[in-house]
Amino acid sequence: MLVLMETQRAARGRARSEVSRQAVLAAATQIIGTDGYAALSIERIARESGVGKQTVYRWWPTKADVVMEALLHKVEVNIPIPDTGSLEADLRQFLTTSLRFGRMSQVVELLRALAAEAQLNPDFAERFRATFVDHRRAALTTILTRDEGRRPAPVRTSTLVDVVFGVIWYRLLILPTEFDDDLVTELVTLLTPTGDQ
Amino acid sequence: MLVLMETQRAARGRARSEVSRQAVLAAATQIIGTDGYAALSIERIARESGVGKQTVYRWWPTKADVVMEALLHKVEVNIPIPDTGSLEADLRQFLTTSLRFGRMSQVVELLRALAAEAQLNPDFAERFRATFVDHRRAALTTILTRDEGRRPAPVRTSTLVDVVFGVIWYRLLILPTEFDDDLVTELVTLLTPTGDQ
DNA sequence: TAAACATTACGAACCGTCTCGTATTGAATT
DNA sequence: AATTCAATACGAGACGGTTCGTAATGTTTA
Repeated sequence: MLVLMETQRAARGRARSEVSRQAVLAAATQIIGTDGYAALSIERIARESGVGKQTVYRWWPTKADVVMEALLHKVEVNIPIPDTGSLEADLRQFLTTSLRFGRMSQVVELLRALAAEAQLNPDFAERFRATFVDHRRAALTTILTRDEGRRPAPVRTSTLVDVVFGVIWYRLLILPTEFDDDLVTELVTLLTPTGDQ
Repeated sequence: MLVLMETQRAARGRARSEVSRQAVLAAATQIIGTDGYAALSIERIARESGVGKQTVYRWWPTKADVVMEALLHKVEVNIPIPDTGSLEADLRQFLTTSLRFGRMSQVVELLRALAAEAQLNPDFAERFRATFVDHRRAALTTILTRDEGRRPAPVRTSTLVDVVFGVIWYRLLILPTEFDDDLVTELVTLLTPTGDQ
């Protein structure tokens, strides 16, 4: 559900319209999908969702928050945390799933949009980190530290996490190249202690 | 110099004002430094540099191109390509210099601005890659392939480049953490063939 | 009856283009 | 050598258009 809290609230007056909420998220996703994030505006979200402009402003601080809420729903569906017993296998599966997610063209646009907005708006950057980035880091950290004793750790776990998400974000935001499946193997090679040491 | 070409041209008419060019770059840098990239507009660059609006539009396609020109000057000064004869030493020096550069607060703001604009404006993204990103990749690739025979390459050189710049950009754009010097050692450890294999 | 709703209007900021008169440059003409 | 001319850059600022975020209005619903 993601939203809500204020369990206390009196709930007097008219309740929030779930229909409007869904309509806003759908409209935003569709606008970005067809015309890109640059074409997204709250005016247009309101127009194309059939919702009042003030309603959007009432529930979301910025248009990027609308996008983030739309994206989070997709994340929750698509990326589980594997636990096969083998570090290599878990890592391979997590990376495969993540890269597949990062290949979905609708998703790429949303991720780019959020990263861009985070550069321009420090308040949103804070929410973005707390809500999205840390969630992803925690998942990978869980995998990497599961049998911690085994890895002699010349490299901090947090740095390994930086490497993985670094490559992913770099290729989403800076380079125009798509992910290929060899990348999974290469990353596992780099992250995994190679036998002897 | 960066500009010029058209060596052929008659050069009739008034010459471009170097004073105005410098004033524009300085004003842009200063606005971003104090109020952030979100506050940057061509109107304001013109106003605060004491330059006509049309003059800015004449020489730069977008405000991001102004920022990129300002940044490139800093890069050329600060990051040489080392050649000590040792892969490890070259790598260590390159990373140290690059991270030091990426710690300069003025620089961080400019890099963030360029990355953000590249997400929003595909035309600029093209110029950004061709002018800045590829330049940096080429430098690191030179180092990594200098004694190519020695590395058996279970991992493509281009992927290693992705890892390095991935971590750097990730920590500039997504995370709020600063670079520490241990990161250099860790990256060298990950990128360098560990003795036996 | 209170709060969310859709609608509409508003001022502020910035965009990109345009025009004005002036300044600077090289080439052509005296 | 002195003058004129054409080309181009310059600062200044007006222009119509767009989007922003907020506010005011009456309507609908729990």
